[in-house]
Amino acid sequence: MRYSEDHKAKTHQRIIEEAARLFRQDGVGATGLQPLMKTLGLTHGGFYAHFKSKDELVEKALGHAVERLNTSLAIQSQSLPAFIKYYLSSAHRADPGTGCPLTTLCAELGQRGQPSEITDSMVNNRLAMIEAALPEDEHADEQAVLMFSAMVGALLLSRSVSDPALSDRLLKTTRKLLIEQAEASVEA
Amino acid sequence: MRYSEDHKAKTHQRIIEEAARLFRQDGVGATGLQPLMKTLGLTHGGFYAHFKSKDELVEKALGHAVERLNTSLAIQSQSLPAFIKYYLSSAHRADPGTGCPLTTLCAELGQRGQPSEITDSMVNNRLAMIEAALPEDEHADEQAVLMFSAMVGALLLSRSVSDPALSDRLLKTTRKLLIEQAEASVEA
DNA sequence: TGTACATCAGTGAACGCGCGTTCACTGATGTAC
DNA sequence: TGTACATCAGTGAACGCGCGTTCACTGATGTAC
Repeated sequence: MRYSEDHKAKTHQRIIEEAARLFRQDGVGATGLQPLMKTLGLTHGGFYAHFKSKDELVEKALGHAVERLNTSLAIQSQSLPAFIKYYLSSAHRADPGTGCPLTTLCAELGQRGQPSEITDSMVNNRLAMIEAALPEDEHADEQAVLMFSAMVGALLLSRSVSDPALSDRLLKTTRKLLIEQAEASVEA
Repeated sequence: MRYSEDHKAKTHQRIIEEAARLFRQDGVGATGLQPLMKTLGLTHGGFYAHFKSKDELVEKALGHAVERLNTSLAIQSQSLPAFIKYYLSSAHRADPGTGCPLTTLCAELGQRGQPSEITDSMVNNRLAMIEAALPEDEHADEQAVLMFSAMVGALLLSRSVSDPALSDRLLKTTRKLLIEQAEASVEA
């Protein structure tokens, strides 16, 4: 069968997007290439016409997730409170597959010995973004670290806990306190 | 070979302890039972004389880790600043195998569909511990959530990042700000 | 004291399975003549 | 217009491997007589 000119590129992209979702949702180790290709209506053999290895796909999928997140965050989070609200929303908690890869993949990538500079750049990006949204202050950079750490920790814990009340408490309390801090900083 | 009376119980305990270390260090999925038994000088076949399944070991190992941590934290962390100092120390960062299981296993256990009430009780324990150390205040419970979230997030990120300077920045800044907060609360 | 047997923690081969990866192949289409 | 060939995204069987799990067995010791 002959395909349209950009057919292969489209398939390539579809693989990356589905992988970015499944890796975040189920973990890298628990996502098999065979099931992944099957959900796209393809057979697993074709995978290696697109990528050298699973590790290459991990890198590409992570990069894609970060890129997508950067643009969508830039659009929807002009203000720091808006970013906090989004990051610590129940929607974000409910949908790891399209959310922040740090909460879902950090630990596993470290354990896999696949640390990837993407993690670093993502952390640096978020910190810079938060710091820029805070009023100029000699401690804005420190404040940003604390805020982002709290966001990552609260989201991770709220996803891992089995009691919904505890999960809500973690998410909502952190959100409330961080938004208060963000607004207080602006006023000051 | 005949063994001493408590020999089997000792072996049982050795398996749990080694598992608790490896699960936290490498992840549950990446820790095979065969290699695990081999490090103890045993063969893998004997495993099922001790545990019904790998899942049972996961549960037991997690329970053991929590218990050990509870007692050691109770001893060494009479004060909140001491707890923060320990949790966000470079020693804790460098040794996931004996540290807090939340940062290493949370995400994976959730993805495995093995949420385990141990996670809940551990989170509740830490929150209660921090809250108790804060001065009585109508917002102490909220403050505890924010503090613990920040600790978990900062430790996770500092372990996952590849740039040592960034890792230090995450760890030390969070530590510094949280200790300041803890001390400010006491003074107030 | 010496022999036969019971105990049971641990052994190691074997099971089916899904993994990542390889590779000879297919077959619909475009191009050449 | 009709035939032969080239292209190449995707196919699917096969590979070796390590996984969790099962099970008939071992062999050193304690007990019974």
